[in-house]
Amino acid sequence: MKIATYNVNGVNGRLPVLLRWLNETAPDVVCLQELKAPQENFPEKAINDAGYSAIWHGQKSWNGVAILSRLGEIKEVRRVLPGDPDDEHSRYIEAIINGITVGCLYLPNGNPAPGPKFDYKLRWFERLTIHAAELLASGTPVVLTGDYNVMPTEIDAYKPERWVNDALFRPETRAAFKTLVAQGWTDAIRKLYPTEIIYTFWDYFRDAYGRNAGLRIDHFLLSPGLESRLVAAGVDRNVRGWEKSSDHGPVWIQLAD
DNA sequence: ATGCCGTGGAAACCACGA
Repeated sequence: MKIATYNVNGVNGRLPVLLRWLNETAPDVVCLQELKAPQENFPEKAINDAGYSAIWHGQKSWNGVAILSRLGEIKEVRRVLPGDPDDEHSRYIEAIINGITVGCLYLPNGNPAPGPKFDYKLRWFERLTIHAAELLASGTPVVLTGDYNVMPTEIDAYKPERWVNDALFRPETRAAFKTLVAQGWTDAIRKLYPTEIIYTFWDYFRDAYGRNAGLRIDHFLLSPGLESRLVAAGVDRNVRGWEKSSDHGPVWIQLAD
């Protein structure tokens, strides 16, 4: 079972790239972030025609998350991260597919930091950590994936010294990620590639992709029951070089059946 | 070492992203 995550930065503007990538790499399950489309403007037909069913939680202009599957039924569990009824951002959706709980998340950017946006990021992180603990306690296999907007360690940024005061790399942010993982989650990329330079995002400016000036901010966290089933993982970094690409590349894992 | 580019939506600029 191949599961992928892809921050598309606009699902309609990105549709040709998304469809080409689906066709070429054929993931079984796909988590999308930054749809940047209201609920009624999701390109459901094009995605169905590509062989995928979909659930999504849209929002006008910003955010928005979706889960795609070509394995049949997507049993939606929730489309809101618990813990704050006043949070109106579409940043989380969760479903059960083939017995695996898939949480698709778009963690807030948090810049500028410090400030209210950074506070919101840390609060969102706390809510995610509480919910993640409940998922672990349930004992079911869980994949928590998406754009975490965190470089977990120094090797996850091309020039970490430039990011120390940024919301994606500040000590509070890295500590929050560390606390989450310490519950018992496995960072899939780092389990298979503990020390390699692997990026999932390249800025649009200054030929960042051409210079490989990237960041690793899109992650897969696996519950203990799934860790032993992890057989492969990677980044489809070539997609970042396509015309009209997102600034993120797709990331994927392969789980043994 | 700075949204320099890109997207969406509204209004011919602005908010937002990382």
